[in-house]
Amino acid sequence: MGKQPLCDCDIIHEDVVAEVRGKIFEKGRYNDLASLYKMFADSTRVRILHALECREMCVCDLAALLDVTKSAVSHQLKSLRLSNLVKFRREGKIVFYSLADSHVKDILDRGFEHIDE
Amino acid sequence: MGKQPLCDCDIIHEDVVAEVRGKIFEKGRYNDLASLYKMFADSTRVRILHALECREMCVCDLAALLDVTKSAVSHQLKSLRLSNLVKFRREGKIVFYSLADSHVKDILDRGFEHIDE
DNA sequence: AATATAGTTGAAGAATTGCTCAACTGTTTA
DNA sequence: TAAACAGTTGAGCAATTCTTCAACTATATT
Repeated sequence: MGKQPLCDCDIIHEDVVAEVRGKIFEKGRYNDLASLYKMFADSTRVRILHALECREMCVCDLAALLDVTKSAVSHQLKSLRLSNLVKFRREGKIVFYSLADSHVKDILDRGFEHIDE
Repeated sequence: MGKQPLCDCDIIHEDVVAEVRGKIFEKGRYNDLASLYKMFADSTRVRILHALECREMCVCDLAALLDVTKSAVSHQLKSLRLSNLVKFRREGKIVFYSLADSHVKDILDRGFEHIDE
């Protein structure tokens, strides 16, 4: 049994498909892109990111500011950390989080621009 | 029974929280932002969007190009349509989809920029 | 009118995700 | 060294989401 047919329909415009196929990237790149945007696809996470745009903050302050439990904030911060969107530094018992780089702000700004039309 | 306490911990830096509270937006705005990014948070959808960046395409061609069923593509296109990220025109039996505006390309570009570091 | 094709739709199931809870670690302070 | 507090973690649950399947609509062709 060889490769399955590409889809459940005929290609209507072979030339179009061929042209675009030459311009798109490999699948893995889109997975990476989607993974990045997943981080911005939750309102708690974008609220955290936008708050950190103002200044670095600790977990407790973020929790109080956003009216979310410490645990929920910490879980989300872990995701953001694993995606390299935030960084942190410890000072005694307190862990301060901040944005990892300026791309985060750029991405948020583009989004706000779009929803404001 | 009045309002519940804001979170399960004390505010450590009241001044910080007060300062940032004055700068962040209302919750609904972050919901809108997250909803927008949800559209970019799936690899099939970003592949569709990136393909449409090249040129308008019909459902069958998209399905063939991306190796996904027509149905799956159509479902995703519906989401993208409802989010005003794509528009379409019918020509006989065929429905051609294209990007709704240039914001979509801008947002995708920022994303690629970031994952390419 | 009958058939074929492009596309849409809703239900169903699997997978993912976000929060809560309770237990835990690590650091500071009494 | 014991208590207090900031933060982390994993399990469990509810909610959401993505794909498949089958039935459907709409347009064109014969």
